[in-house]
Amino acid sequence: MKISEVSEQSGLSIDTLRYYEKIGLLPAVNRTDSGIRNFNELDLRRVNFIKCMRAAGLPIEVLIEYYALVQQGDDTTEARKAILVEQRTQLLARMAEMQETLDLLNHKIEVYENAVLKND
Amino acid sequence: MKISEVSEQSGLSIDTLRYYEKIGLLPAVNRTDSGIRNFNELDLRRVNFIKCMRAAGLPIEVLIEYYALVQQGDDTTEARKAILVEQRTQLLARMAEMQETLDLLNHKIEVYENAVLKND
DNA sequence: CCTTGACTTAGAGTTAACTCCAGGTTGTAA
DNA sequence: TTACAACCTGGAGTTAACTCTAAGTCAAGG
Repeated sequence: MKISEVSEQSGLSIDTLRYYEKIGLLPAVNRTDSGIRNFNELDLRRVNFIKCMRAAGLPIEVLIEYYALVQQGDDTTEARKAILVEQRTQLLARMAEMQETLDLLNHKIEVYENAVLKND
Repeated sequence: MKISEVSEQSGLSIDTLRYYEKIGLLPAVNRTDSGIRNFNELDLRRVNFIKCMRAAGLPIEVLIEYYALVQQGDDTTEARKAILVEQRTQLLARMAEMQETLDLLNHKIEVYENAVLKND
């Protein structure tokens, strides 16, 4: 699978995919004889997982750390799980903050709808 | 109210408060004769509103635009409301993405808990 | 008065995460 | 076989949002 296809499928730009490989977030992707990237099924799944995590605000650094442990294999499962649990905690905190903002926004909009308030 | 107190109360750094004033997100705050900032109740409310919006990811640029309309006063209410509605839409979209990520994270963690999977 | 800590400014530096560029190679359709 | 689009690399540039620095002024306690 060519990089353009992966880009289209994942919604990440081609530059971003190359960037992710360069910094080690993606493993060195297989190449054709002439040096063109050839993503496999596993690469694709990883790209999509990363896409999802990044969309929720998980830092690249954390994902690199996570995949370093995956790479290491032999019983890093506890450490990996710890990372995921920690990130879930932070994600929940962000979601709670956003819910508060949403409530406030809803309230403000309602006020505008009722045209009660002119300035604020 | 001194900048240090506003900082403490709001959780924004002193530098950030000065930065917000510099770029026009906060209006020119009143000063003592010797030039020291003296935040009033309205400033404080605005700081807290901004803090809340920023925490949910609303761009500074949008908030500046919003307050420019507030400043303008005379029937910019429709435009203001439109901004808030648009930002609410985007916020809901982000929250939905985060919910997806949360689900995936929960699933992964569960897998680790059941120690079914060793690598992924 | 003197020190010390909080305040001021303009402007430079930082960080994360891309995004773009120049200059070169490859694959494919006419 | 010649265009021409898509690929490649290393490295520079961009963006948002701070964060820090230097050099100076101000306020309050001893």
